[in-house]
Amino acid sequence: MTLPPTFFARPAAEVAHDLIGVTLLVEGVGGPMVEVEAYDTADPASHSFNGPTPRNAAMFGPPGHAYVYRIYGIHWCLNLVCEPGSAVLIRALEPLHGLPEMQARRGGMAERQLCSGPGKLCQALGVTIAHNTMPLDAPPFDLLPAEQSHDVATGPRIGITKGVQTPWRFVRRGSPFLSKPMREA
DNA sequence: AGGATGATTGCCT
DNA sequence: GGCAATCATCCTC
Repeated sequence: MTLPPTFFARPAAEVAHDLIGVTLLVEGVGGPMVEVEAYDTADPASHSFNGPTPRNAAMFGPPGHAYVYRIYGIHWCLNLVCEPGSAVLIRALEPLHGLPEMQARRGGMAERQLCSGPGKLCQALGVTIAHNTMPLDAPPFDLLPAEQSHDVATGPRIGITKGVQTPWRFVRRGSPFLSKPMREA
């Protein structure tokens, strides 16, 4: 049981909201997502804003595939591609499956800090550029629908300098596994 | 509790 | 040549 490509063939902000609580697994390692952000072509903060390049080509490929890029020369970031030119950045999840493996990859870091950030999450799940453009409905990926509905809070995205006003950060309200607490109005 | 800093790759001006 | 959807560490209050 895994989410079909049709789930992703929608605007990124819509998909992002619905991804909270969905379990993301890579080789069986991962857990329910608690923090994501949406990006699209009309958004100056998005890699796709200036059209396709070799790096962001996956964002213009079919929905339901992975877009992985290197950030600050060091970390990997994992996105799930939605409508052409749009994607959802996975920023944090609750580490539930394959805990020992995640801790080994993260240097024995405490549980709350295993996947509380896009770079940390990729390290814990073993995601690299090798996963770029791979389909999400086939191994090593697996996406399991949320079992309950969750209380979703929205707010401004993190780490960007343009498009700051667009409130496209979605989090599970009150989760202790976020990269940063949500600033509620 | 909060601010500064280095690591280091790919893309754009 | 400069900056970016970051993180861990090392400061100073």
